[in-house]
Amino acid sequence: MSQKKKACKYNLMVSRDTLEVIQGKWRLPIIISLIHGNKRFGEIQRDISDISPKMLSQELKALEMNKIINRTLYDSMPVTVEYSLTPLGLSMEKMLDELISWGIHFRNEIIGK
Amino acid sequence: MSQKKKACKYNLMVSRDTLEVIQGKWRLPIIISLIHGNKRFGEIQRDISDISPKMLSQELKALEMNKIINRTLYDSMPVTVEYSLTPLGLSMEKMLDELISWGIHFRNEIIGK
DNA sequence: GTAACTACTTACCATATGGTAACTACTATA
DNA sequence: TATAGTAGTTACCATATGGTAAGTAGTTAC
Repeated sequence: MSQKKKACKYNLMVSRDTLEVIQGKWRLPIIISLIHGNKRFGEIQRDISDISPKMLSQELKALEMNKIINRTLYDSMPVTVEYSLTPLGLSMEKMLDELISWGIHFRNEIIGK
Repeated sequence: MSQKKKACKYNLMVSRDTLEVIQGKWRLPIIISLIHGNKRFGEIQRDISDISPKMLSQELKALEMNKIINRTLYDSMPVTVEYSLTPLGLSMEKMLDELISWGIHFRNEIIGK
């Protein structure tokens, strides 16, 4: 295989990695919610008004496994859990900004016309 | 709702729009294949070796509907069809570069460790 | 002791996504 | 007339994704 084709396959692989991290109905809402500050389980649930506890729990676990967010348990009464973005999670901002920028462009080109 | 919350909801909406365009198993491979030049149906199928004609046809239609690609019919014998990126499709490059960059970073942080 | 607040978990169901294999339709060439 | 090269389509199936409703578990306040 040529160098060009190898580079192309690599680009495809890593961009698919990125999509796997952010795809699904609730990943972006959760990440964006946490950009605006650390939050507890119930706070995220109230922030994203239509997510069920099952989905929130499931998606938080997935994001934690990918080291996008941290889960911190506080021994307060009652017990509270705080979720926050890791450095890796924070490093998504530029990429997310590009998703937003292109999304605006797309909306102007398609949905507007 | 506060201005901040409104902006946040808008960012979420447009970034989800972007994801809807590029998500799925075959969208990125097709787009990346066409970045390297216009191609016929059979050429794309050979380029992405494991895609079935059904999936290729289905995803090309979806990309065409979103004005990411053009479909041009040539009255040659036998009939050939050429697919190419539209200006809107070409405008994805910067965003795709960010997906790639973050994917490389992610791979170094997670899969490497 | 009962209700309320925290953060989930479990069972079950419906729809979306993607895969396989075979078939269609048109034309040219042997 | 049969085969091959275009570009798809169709029927059927399996898995993935997400939703609903109810239940769990620990602690505190009434």
